[in-house]
Amino acid sequence: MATIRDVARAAGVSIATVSRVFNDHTLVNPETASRVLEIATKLDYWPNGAAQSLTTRRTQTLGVMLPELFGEFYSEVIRGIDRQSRAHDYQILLSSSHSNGEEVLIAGRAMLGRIDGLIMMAPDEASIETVERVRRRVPVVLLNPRIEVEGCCSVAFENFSGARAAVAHLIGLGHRDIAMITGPQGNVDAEERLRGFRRALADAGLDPEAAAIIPGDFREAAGYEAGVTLLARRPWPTAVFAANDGMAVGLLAALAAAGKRVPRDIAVVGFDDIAMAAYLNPPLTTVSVDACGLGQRAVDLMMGAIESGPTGGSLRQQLPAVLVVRQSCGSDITGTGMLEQTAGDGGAVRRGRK
Amino acid sequence: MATIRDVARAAGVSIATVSRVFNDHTLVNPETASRVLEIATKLDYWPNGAAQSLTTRRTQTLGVMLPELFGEFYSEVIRGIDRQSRAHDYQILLSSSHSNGEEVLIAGRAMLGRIDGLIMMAPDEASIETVERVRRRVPVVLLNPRIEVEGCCSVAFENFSGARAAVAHLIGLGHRDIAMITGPQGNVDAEERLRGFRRALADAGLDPEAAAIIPGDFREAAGYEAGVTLLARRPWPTAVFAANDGMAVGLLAALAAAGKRVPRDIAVVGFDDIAMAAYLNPPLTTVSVDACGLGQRAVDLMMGAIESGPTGGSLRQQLPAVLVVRQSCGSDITGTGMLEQTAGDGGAVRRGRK
DNA sequence: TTGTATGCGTTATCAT
DNA sequence: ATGATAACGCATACAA
Repeated sequence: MATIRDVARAAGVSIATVSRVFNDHTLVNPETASRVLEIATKLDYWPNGAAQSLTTRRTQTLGVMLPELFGEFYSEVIRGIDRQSRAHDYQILLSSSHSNGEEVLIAGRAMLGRIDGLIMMAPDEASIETVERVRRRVPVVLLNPRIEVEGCCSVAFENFSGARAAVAHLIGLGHRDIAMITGPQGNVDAEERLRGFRRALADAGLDPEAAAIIPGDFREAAGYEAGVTLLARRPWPTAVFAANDGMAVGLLAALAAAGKRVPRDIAVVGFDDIAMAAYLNPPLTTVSVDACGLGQRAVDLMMGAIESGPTGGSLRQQLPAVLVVRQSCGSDITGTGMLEQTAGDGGAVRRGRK
Repeated sequence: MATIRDVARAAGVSIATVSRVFNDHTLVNPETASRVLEIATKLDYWPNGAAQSLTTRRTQTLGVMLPELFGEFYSEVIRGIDRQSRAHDYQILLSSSHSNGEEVLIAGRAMLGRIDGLIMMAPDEASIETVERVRRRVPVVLLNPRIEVEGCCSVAFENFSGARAAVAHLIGLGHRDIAMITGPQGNVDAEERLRGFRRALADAGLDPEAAAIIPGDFREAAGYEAGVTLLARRPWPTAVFAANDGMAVGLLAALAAAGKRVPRDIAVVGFDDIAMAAYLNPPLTTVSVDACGLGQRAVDLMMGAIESGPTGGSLRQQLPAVLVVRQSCGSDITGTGMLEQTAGDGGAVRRGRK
């Protein structure tokens, strides 16, 4: 491949001039510049990225580490990062699906010297060491971190309050026996949503410990299975809060398969508000978070951190999680007979109205 | 940051020895090695990636260029690439959402010198120039290419036959008036699926030109709108083939909103078989493609190409697209009265059985 | 406006 | 087994 030297020789100039042409640094004689450009095109020359970053100590690349990469949520986060990165002339080095701290460490090391910053999603305890290590060299922005890291910016969704609002909505509708399908063990978002669920119950004077908690993993199948499990119980809950939309879809399927109608027989709320949520049958009431926006915001914070150097502060941003009411929860069930109906159906004790 | 020189000095050895320790090249004296490693750890040293790739001419990185990045399909492709890349100790440099050839060119240039190979999805005419340019330096693997490029491996889904099978299924069920919602203009997959649709019609002696073709863009909203459009016509079709599952979901929603039952009133088929397809209401009959597998296969081809150098041949692989029959198409409508029912409902001329 | 020379951090060749 | 040193391809301070 042609190097800067080849171009310089062919154009009869020094490599410094060629370099200047490609970085339009100092004013180069227009004639010289056009001749160099012409030769460069003919030789199919373009500056070698690795060499550039070695001298400039800039890679124009952002590292991105994700815990997982399935479903629309993560995909949207990447989309946001990708879009905003390009806007700032940065590329992204992606690495995902790390099951443990060891893998994260390896991935982090491989990125050293190749990135100007690292955007890391939902780091767990095992990843903190890697974060600290990387942080000594380049800025790190955390996405939905379990624990904040000194000197790192972070941006997170209001998982807790979003979940709380969703469940409060259910309670406001008259529901008292509400179950939840949780996300994967160890996932911060999942835990925060569970916490919001419990808080909403407690807020209403209900016993969080008495509520049915079905473990899930954010995938459709888990929601389906949870539905089957829930339906096997007596009495079954009048409403279910799924920790994400994917599981809500699975749950909806299980309910439909069992002949249950939503929201008439059982109300369902999800979380994430994926593109399909509004088009489900019934349209899913869920908590909307702007995954794409999260990625964009992370890049913005990163740009700031890169600009300000290692002295940059550590901003903590919170992105809203707002309840979007559609049709999967129906309206006030008090007095509609749903409570009795369900209880009677399950052969259990009739529950009170209030 | 500590460099190889710092470690060498602190350990009282030459930089060559430190390098050997980190590349366990030649046998280094165990004692020396452990001392070097100890010092390196203390100094938090790790080889600089940019410098490494400058000397070795290897970046251990694969470039990935995608036309879009929304929905589960692209996300799954990336997942497959990511997973398989890691298995081969490669990282991925991602770039997506290129609206035109100019952007592709810029993205391609930015990758020069930073990648050992490029995996490019669905390149259009405007991208071919970039492909050719990149190809002179590193191997290129094309995903679902519109036109094959000399010297490039490629792997594609059998879009055409998959679509053909889906529509043939509908025809086998007795449907004669089948509409299609297409993908975005210029998208190869979309065009191939449309071609398969038409072929299936022709195969059955039906007139492809007479079928309703509603333009779409792969997003849910387009499917919904298409549904509204279709329902406004008289007579409306007895079946609809959506070019992807996302639009099928939108269509299903429009149908439900209009009080139409699927498959009783109208049959629906999708394409992609996303994770949610089986959990929709009704479970969606669709054409299954292994997006994740596509990514993995691409990486495998890439590894082969990198091994064999520029002399490597250009393998062309086809991945199956198989029809998965679920419940959105129902069973044979001949004799069930659906044909007459529909025609009568629309106030149109009664169509014949055959 | 242009050229010379140095260094970026590493691997690899050739000695020792 | 280890060391000295030359690339790798480029940007840039300094000189002209």
